[in-house]
Amino acid sequence: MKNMIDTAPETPPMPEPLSSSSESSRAETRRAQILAAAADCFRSHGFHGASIAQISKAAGMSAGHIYHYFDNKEAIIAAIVAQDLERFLSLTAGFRAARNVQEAMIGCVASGVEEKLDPATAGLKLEIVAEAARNPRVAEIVRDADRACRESLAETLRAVREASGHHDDDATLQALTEVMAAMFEGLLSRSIRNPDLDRDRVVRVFQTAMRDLMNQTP
Amino acid sequence: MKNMIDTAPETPPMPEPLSSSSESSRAETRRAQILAAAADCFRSHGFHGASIAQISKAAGMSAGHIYHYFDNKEAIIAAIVAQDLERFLSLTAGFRAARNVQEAMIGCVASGVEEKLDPATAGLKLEIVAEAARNPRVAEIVRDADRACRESLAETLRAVREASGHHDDDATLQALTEVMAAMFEGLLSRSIRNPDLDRDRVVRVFQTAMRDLMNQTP
DNA sequence: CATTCTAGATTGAACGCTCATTCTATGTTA
DNA sequence: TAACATAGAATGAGCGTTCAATCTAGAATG
Repeated sequence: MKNMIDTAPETPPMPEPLSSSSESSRAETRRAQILAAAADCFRSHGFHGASIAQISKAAGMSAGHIYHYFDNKEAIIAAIVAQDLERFLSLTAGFRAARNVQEAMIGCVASGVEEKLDPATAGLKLEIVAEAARNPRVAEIVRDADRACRESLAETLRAVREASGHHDDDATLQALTEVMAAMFEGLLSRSIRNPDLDRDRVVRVFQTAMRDLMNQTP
Repeated sequence: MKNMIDTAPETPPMPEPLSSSSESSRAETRRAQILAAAADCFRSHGFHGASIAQISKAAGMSAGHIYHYFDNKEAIIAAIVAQDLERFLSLTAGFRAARNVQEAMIGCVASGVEEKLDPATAGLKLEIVAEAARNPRVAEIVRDADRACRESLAETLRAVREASGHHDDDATLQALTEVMAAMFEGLLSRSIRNPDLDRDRVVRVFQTAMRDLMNQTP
């Protein structure tokens, strides 16, 4: 098929941080360059639509050189997914460590909603979950990370619920977790389907809904 | 270079009913075959991962013959998206016509949740929105249909809200609509990330959350 | 200090394959 | 016969991947 979607030019090679790498080795830097470039290409062309040639150009190196750092294209996908979900993991872990848990969560709704509604973020995350829907290896990575996130979030919710006198069993807590996750993940889709939505009002409705959700009596 | 401005309307040139064919014409049947086969292939391999050869094999015809019914691969994508979202449109329209609106909606939560959690459905719908995130033509179709759905759902919600004494402005109603949409669309992602979730409990939490959402005071 | 040595970094061409799409030729039907 | 349905080979581009050849820079050796 012809290239019908006129995309922004791939970012030119940026050969900045080669010398003076006292910290990370050159290999790590290169690897990170590839991952960043690949994330960009996957975002704008999809996993299968992005070619190694595109990625290598965006990363400022030859196509063949990519294979010094990754076994194949799928390994790049897996690394991006792992990286992305690790970030999410540490985020939720920090959440759980907050003192005033419920209000800390409510306070984070605004930034959380904004993040999910960012079209660039949304595009990549949707791409990842769409790939997980059909690629078993990606699915495994995604599910492992999601399990850890859910466990952390469920424990956080238990603290919130017990502070207001509710003592739930695990299954109920997990269902609460699922619905809360669905609400936020749904925003990824909303940002694509309706890019003009009123973010501030959505945040307010979201905050009320979150409060209701955490205080609902089963 | 890439002067593919080709904004051809996606509707086929409406092939005239060939003389006495009271049934659906052979062309329409063939077209439907292609669409069904393509939906299957897209679901399992993604838009870019599915080849015309695969699709034609699944549809029981030669690869070249596909091009008698569709200009190119992207036109197939667009037709599937249009078909899929038209179905959703008529569904919400029926919703709005219900008599006892709020309880009708709550009653439909169970089947709605089940539908979104079906992995095959979820895979295709995620594929569609992921493609919309990067393909402007698909995005336009998706957004047009979504707008109509939102308007219908917002009016339905207005009826619910006014029945319980709330008189909201359009912006508030639209925010409610957005959050409700996000909740359901988020299930698509959840069904991939956690295929083992407890559907029954999720339905119950969902129903309570929906009720709270519709009764929340801004 | 100058030199060889060496191992990793890097390239770019080449390979075999599959892709979307086109074209031509042959049924099929009315 | 005229018009459409269909197949299947042909085309040229682009794909992921491999690989032999070069470059580079520091360590080892003299």
